[in-house]
Amino acid sequence: MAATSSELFMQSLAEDCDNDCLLAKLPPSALKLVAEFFKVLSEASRLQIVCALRNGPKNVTQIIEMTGLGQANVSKHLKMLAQAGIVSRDQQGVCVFYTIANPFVFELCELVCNFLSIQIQQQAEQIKVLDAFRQGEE
Amino acid sequence: MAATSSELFMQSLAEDCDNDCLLAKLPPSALKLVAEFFKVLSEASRLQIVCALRNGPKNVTQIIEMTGLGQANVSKHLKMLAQAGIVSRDQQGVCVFYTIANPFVFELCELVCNFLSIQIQQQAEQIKVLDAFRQGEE
DNA sequence: TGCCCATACAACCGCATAGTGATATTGCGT
DNA sequence: ACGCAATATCACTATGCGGTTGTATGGGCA
Repeated sequence: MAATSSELFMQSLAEDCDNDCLLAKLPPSALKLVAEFFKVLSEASRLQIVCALRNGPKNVTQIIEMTGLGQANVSKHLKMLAQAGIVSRDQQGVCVFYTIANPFVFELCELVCNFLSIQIQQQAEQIKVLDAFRQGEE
Repeated sequence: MAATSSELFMQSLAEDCDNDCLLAKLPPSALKLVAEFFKVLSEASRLQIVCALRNGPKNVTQIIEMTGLGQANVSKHLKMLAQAGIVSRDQQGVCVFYTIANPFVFELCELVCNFLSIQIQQQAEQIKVLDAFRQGEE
């Protein structure tokens, strides 16, 4: 088994961020690692899969059905998610079950969702103000 | 000013996620929006820029110096960050200052950093066990 | 007004990767 | 042992996007 690039990044992170990486001062080589992690979550298909696993483990076939994605595609995405440590693999006979390895992923998504929700509200208000302005014009 | 794709996504999110999107049940069309947001943070260069803004507003020239990135490149990244609502633009004469619009970005990064740090520790332990096993072999 | 500096934008190249179809692998039942 | 079903992998295409170079825009200053 070859060392994944992710593993190499791990090492580089460990070097200049000795055991206490709270991003207090961002260690430069850690950025690549953090970016790589975000990249895994930056695809709607993969979020769909994460979503599908929200209510417990599912095997690949189930995930395919739930998401409507192609089989090869799902397989690749699951590999990425597993490598990132977001899901864990559990082979049971001919079926392979995947599980959310750490619910903190949902924390992340929730934070983002809250942020976006606030943005939408602000934008809606701005549109209101703009419309009012336009009506005053005519 | 044309409506950005981000703005369109906002609307679609607002539709099926009425004002209370805590990701309790993930609304399908919101996934695209969330993914798009993560994508903005999924590039080391952009994280570098976010980093550079950690200690207060900076103008573009300063950011270029701090990050060592090309001017056009920084400009593009700043545009993306601004569109995502991560930074805000403030033109002062000939200079344009950018600021972190919401410190929650750092919360996000910190969560990820903690997660990765735990992963590294676990991996280090596994490597130890593996080495011990190898020595026992020879 | 005309120049200079800071910033944004357009055009381009190269690479990474999402999606797909075909094929390989592997475990189970007969 | 054979065949089938589940999953992984490979080869390929197309799209997206990061980086760079060159150019445009626009504010300040002489």
